[in-house]
Amino acid sequence: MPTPHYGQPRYHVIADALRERIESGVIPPGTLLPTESALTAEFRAARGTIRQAIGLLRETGWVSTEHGRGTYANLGPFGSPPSETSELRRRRRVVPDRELATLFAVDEGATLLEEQFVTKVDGNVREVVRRYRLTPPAL
Amino acid sequence: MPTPHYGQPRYHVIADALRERIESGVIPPGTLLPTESALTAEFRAARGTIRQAIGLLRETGWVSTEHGRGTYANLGPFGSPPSETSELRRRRRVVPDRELATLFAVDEGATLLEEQFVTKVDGNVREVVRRYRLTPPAL
DNA sequence: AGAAATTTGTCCGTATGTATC
DNA sequence: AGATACATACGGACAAATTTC
Repeated sequence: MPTPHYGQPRYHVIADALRERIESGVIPPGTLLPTESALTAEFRAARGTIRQAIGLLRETGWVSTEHGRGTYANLGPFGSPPSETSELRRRRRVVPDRELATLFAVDEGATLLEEQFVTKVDGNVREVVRRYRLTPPAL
Repeated sequence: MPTPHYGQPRYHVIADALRERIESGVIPPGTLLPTESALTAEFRAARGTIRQAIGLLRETGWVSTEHGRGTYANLGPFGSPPSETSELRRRRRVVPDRELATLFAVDEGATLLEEQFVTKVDGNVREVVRRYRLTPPAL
């Protein structure tokens, strides 16, 4: 099989499928997810891909894995055992407001690179950080 | 080559080496890191391992990666570096835009605390960071 | 404008190390 | 000790975004 990833990446799709099973109760909280090899067989995906999907669920608090034991389903994002802080990211090109245009000494028609970091605690947004930089030369 | 990882994992070691270069100025903020293939050659590591190391730096805010372009060195984890590179700051209350209002789950009439950090290098603005929070912990 | 080269993103298959049961 | 499962690492391939010519 080649490597088609037209829409979402494979591991995104797999993560979504697993998340849905947890949400719907097919995989009850506190129970083990299928093993990596089982998921590998079911989704016809490589181990690394399965592990990326599980890693995604772990970062978002849906599961917790224990070394040498397995991966457990949690109650939900930041539901039961896990997480204090999470961090999401987004990047895009934006038109600077007057202040930014002045600081960077560019026209207001120019574009800046904006990165946004969202820090959550127990599922609540604690702070949002927006970083602005000049778009690297040549554009 | 086998896969020894006795002490620290290789991607930890590589990440540390790269972070050291950023901190010491060998790789100045805003400039590109060597390409993945260059790092592959230098560290004699597989590309996946290099990408793991870079991913570590990205999670901790040391670098930012752009598809098809490269990986840029940042100043450090967010606004952290109280470095000699001058840094101004300003504090004020602002009305959240729609996105911020949604993230913080507040009305658009509410006010958020905005802190602005301006980092200059050689007198030129390198980056502007704006942090938004609900309640100031210690104003 | 368009094609080629460069660079990061994703995926595959495999092998070995390490921790737990 | 053996079985199971996660962690790390290798190498190769194709896809997508960007830059360069």
